[in-house]
Amino acid sequence: MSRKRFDDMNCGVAQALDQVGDWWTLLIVRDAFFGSTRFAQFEESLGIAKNILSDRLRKLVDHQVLSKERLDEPGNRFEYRLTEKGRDLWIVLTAMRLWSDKWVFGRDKAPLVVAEQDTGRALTALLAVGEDGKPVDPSKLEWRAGPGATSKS
Amino acid sequence: MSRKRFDDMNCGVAQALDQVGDWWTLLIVRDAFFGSTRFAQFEESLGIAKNILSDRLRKLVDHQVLSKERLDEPGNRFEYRLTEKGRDLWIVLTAMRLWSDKWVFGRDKAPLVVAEQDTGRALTALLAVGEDGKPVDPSKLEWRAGPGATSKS
DNA sequence: GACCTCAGGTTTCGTTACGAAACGCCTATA
DNA sequence: TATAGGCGTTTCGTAACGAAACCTGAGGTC
Repeated sequence: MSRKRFDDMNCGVAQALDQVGDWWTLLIVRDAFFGSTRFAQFEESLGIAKNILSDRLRKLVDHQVLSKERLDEPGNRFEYRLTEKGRDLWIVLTAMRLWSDKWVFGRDKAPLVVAEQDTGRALTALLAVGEDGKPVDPSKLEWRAGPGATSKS
Repeated sequence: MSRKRFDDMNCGVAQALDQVGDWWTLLIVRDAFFGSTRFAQFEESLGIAKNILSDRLRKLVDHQVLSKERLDEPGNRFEYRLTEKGRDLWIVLTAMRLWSDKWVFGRDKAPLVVAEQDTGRALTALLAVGEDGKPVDPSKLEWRAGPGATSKS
């Protein structure tokens, strides 16, 4: 009767959820993007219980989304940093943020704006593109079996 | 001691997780994209317990991600369909799928490919663009308070 | 009317996960 | 030796999950 895991589903969505879909996990990753590196920082910023934070950090390190390094500081100190795999999650976070800006807050009440440093241009959308870098039409997409397809999508 | 909800966090990621971050919820949405509309279809395709499916469908309807309509069929039959808000989640699902293709399966072992119907061009990436439709540089982004900002990001 | 079927749930109950607080461990400084 | 800070682990009560049994309302059959 253990909680079902999704890692046996041959589907990218299920795999992503299996690695970062746990309650709290994506918020920890978001906090890492905001600059948190220490246990106490995550704890304070999120208001998460220590045991749960400990568990989630361990799983994130196991999945190589975060790295854990001992610091050259007095005491038993560590820092957690996003790996390249972890940094690649910014698109997932951005997609969620844009969706909420549109459907939960309303676009003119967004609590957070992401903009290019030098030009100040705000990031307002994600565009689906093909290998050639040109946009594909989202309304005309179809799902096909890929090279690693078995049964379930 | 109730499970913490994120709906009071003034952050788009937290809001999205509050509405669709529950265990199973995004997989139900994914199945809806694949064409499931009936209770039994979701149940069979996902292998989810009836009570949990029932709970998740109700929440998705509450949040207007799915609509529930009675069918003109004999018996007590309903269908669940994605609303516009729900269909807008395809970017989140796509971001997760691309992330897994890269980091879990490996790009050449992706179980699923999404391509444009007429041209056959595969969707291979999401591109961040500004209001002018031109790409922004992801490595030079900064987070700013938006119009609805309060304290927490 | 009495009975049956089927989709779509709800109830029940045992197991697992979560949350809060207390406690332990390691390192360093006084 | 004592104390303190950072980083967890342990403990324990509550909530969520999973499986199976049960219920409900609409229709069809006799």
